[in-house]
Amino acid sequence: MFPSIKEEVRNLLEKAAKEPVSIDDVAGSPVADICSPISFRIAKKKGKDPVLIAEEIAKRIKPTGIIKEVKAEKGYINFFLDYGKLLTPLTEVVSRGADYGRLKRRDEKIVLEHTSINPSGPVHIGRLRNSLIGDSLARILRFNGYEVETHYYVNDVGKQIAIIAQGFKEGIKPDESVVKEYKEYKDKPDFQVFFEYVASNKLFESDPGFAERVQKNIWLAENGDREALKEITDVAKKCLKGQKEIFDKLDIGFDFFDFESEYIRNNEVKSVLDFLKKSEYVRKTENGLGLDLSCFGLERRGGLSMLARSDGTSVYLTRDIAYHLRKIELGDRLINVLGEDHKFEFRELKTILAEVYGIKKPLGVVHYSFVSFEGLELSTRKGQTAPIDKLIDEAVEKAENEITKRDIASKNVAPVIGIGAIKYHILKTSPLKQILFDWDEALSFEGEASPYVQYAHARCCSILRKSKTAPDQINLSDDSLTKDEEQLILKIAKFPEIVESAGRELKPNIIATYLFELASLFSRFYKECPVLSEMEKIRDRRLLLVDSTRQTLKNGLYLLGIDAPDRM
RNA sequence: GGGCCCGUAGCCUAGCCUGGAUAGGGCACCGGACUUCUAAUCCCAACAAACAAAGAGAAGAAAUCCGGUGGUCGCGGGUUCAAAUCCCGCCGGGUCCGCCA
Repeated sequence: MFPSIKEEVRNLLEKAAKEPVSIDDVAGSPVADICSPISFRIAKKKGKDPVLIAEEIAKRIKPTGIIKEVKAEKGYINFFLDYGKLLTPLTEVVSRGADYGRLKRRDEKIVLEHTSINPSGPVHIGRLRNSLIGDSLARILRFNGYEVETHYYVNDVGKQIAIIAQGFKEGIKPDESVVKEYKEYKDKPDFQVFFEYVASNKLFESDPGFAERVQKNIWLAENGDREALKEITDVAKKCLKGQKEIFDKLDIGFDFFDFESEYIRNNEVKSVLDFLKKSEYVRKTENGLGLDLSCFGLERRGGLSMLARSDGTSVYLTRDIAYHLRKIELGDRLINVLGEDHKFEFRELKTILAEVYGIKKPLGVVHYSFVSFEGLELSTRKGQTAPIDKLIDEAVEKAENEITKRDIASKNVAPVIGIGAIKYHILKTSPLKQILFDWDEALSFEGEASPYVQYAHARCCSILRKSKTAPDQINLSDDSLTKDEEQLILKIAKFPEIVESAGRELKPNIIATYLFELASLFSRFYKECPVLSEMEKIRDRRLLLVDSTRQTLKNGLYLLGIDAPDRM
């Protein structure tokens, strides 16, 4: 295992400075391998010159182990590494294989909810960001040693679904123009539900009689009419079936699908209402029942966070409380992936659970900003959507074209490349940043994109394929290590730290950025450092470097949910 | 109107939580890199042929590499030895403040 370079430096510093030094006082540097600005802080405390303090500290540190040299420069303490000592740990990158970068098991179980798309139509590109972040986080957190369980909440009793169910029941014809626009997907169940939704919703808005029948059905469903409930939830199940096809294609899996209707069937929604009715925050108005959370800084326009309509049927928030009470029993920590439009509701939910229920378990959230489209206003209700189905089809087709043009890879890697490009494009941006979705950019295979990273991996594989040396006969030598080799070694050694910080900050883009940098360093190495034509000692060392790069790239891509083909 | 998020070259983005050396990448643009092939031109030569060199085009190595151009870190103030980073005020974009989910 690689020694934690930062930790080693921290120890040396602490001993020499006779002051507590945190791991964050150790950083990268433009002029050295590692540096620390710790002398500035000490200088301030003691009223001395930082330059002198740095020199004093540097003088007191005797380089040992992986540290080759320590120098004070302009008040910084600079460390230089003995890269030869980092070669042996590289063999463990290869021997740990798919586990390189995986951290020690922690005794904590995380219940991660993500995606949870309304079952009223196909998955559109905006929502894709939720699934990709969620799936990647599940992988990253598992790699961080947590036990992770992923949950998909299916909102199968909402008003939207009730509208669609009523539409099907009354035989409302789907909207012709919408069907025509998405005709290549007309046999997918999620699209069929979507077509029906557009038509029924029109009716819902224009025909009060229809709207009344919908609301009556919701009431019946919620008050024990199993048949009415089934009619509604069946529509949701149908839609979910189509959505699942897409998640299979994307290799995004869920441990559990939780149906909102369950909480009505088993009366948990009722118990939530009964419990909250007794709380000191409850208020009743002519509109229904709600909580007054203004003392927590949460005030809606009407003043209350509504729990039930005037006819007694529950609203989303109430069912969400029931759902979260259940999830809290399943793990030690909850994390939800939610769009930034849900920030307010999430705060309400969190406040109610913490303040009214007195729940202590951490309830975390990852918010992400919207993906918008130039000149395109999306509205499922009006029949305008940007289904991922289309995006995937186009990406795969583009990958096929590139393959044909270059004639160097087999066509069956096209889905891996096309889907990888989409995933990487969305994951490389930090979650809170808005994305203006640009079709060309998303499908770009050059520069900071997954095909570049995948290609570096394929190049590693290609060199290893041509090599005849068995990995266990490797002869290591640190003779004439080049700068390119050194940088590559250092980057590979940092992978576990990267995994840790991506897990701590819940940011997959940290992995994405790292992978591009690693691939970029490898590409330079590939150009500058011939491997197979070298003398035995250097060749073996470089083979090891290639093999550990390959493994690190593969593991990193895995954390983003992207496959690494051996050839392309 | 109030809350939260975002603002970094023409475009996209990392860094911000935890202040530290010259703000790190990508796209686009300009230039450079090895090999092979192609045909016309210029120079040298009395002429011809051969060879060499320079330039042009195409293909491959190469889904590559190197260099360059491009920055008021939205604006203004403050804190600090030091601010993209922290604090305050403004501007622009997003989002929320529904008996919708």
